Amino acid sequence: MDTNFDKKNFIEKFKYSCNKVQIKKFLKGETVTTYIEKRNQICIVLDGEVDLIRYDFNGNKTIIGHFIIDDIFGEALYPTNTNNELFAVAKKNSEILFFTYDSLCTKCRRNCDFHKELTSNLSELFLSQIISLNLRIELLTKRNIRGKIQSYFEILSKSTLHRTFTLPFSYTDLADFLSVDRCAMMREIKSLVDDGFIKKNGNKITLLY
Amino acid sequence: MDTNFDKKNFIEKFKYSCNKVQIKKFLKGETVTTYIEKRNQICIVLDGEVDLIRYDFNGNKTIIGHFIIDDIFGEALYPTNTNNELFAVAKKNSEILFFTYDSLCTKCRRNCDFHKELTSNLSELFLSQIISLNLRIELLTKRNIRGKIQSYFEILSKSTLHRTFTLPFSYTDLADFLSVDRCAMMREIKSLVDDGFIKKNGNKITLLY
DNA sequence: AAAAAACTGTTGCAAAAGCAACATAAATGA
DNA sequence: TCATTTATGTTGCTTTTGCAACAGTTTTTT
Repeated sequence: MDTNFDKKNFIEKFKYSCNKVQIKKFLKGETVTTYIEKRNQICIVLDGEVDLIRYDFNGNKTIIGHFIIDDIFGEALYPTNTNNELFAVAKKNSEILFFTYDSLCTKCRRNCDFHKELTSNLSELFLSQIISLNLRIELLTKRNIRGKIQSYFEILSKSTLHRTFTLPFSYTDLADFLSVDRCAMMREIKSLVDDGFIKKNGNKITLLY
Repeated sequence: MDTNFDKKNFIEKFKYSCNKVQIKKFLKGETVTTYIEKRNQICIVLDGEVDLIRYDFNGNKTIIGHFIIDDIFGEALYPTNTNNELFAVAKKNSEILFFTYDSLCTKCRRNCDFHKELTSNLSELFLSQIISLNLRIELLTKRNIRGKIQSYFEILSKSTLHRTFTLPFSYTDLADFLSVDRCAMMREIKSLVDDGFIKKNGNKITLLY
């Protein structure tokens, strides 16, 4: 995170102080929520991992979002004019906090102190979500697979401060994240190795340039 | 916008009440700001249009963001670990409001009323930015050009409530927005016309299904 | 009003990417 | 522990895409 806001601490406080908030647990594979009703729902991952999955009219499945602890997602953050069916599915056993944006705003206008703090902290959560969305767009706008992979690896290298790092995704999930065919991606990674740009050992990558 | 927050009104108020804020005018083609220093800057478009342009190490230019009136952009919203040079360039004569996220937060803790309101409204601005970023990701994650175009046209149709609509972009800019080669996109649009999916008249499109 | 710049439309060709179909390895769970 | 599922790695083939190179329009600028 760029800011020095204590997200964890805020969520802890939020979790126990607010009656507009629900916390539920989900087993791996269970559907956390769908984006088809219009409930203005916002969700925060307290524990576990959640994938946001799109099924288009052909039945093709794409993972369009992947959320880990402290990430924020939900219908309220999503455009309403798309006609896909979106499902948020627990990728691991997870604990999710739910509230609605509406309830948040009405409360605030009644001058409740806690909600004032919440709103201001919410903007921090939103900001960190914007940054991660911009990161993804940065990668998705690269015109070829090699560009996407290289940019992603460079970002990992910069953020870990090492030329060698472990991928936080499986290769299957990475392909989804970059929105490319997994086989084509593997082929391209192999060619990066062959061309001497990187070294690969399982899910450990070393940049050689 | 999904929420009923009056963005325009808020920005008007903000613009004249706050000494931490700067407003500058730019002529078409001028550089509004760069994303290379780390100033935690946030910008709001009061008037005009701004493109966010990436020059990668090969000198290739990509428009990775396009901002119109009331849109919010700036370094503070962008990941720090990428190593591109980003330039925000006025696409038309523009009026831009600048402030830093830091100044905003410190002010708030000093209990300035205006800044309290600002912070809470800022989350609305952030939210609407998240929604538009998610929209773009929705399009970028489609695996081929046809899918991107069709989804985009469907969204336009839904949001205008008409089967016929005028593109808000030039075709050149649309190709940039979808991050595909312009010629390949034109070819694909032509094939959508030939296959009877759409009708095209200049920058007016009609969905036929 | 003429010149320059930007946008549209088109095509052939080469390169890249997706798809299908595997074999193998690793992880999960009954 | 054994079976089942999930992930990795690979390859041939086909389709899609990007690139280059145009000509013709429209818009902007001088």
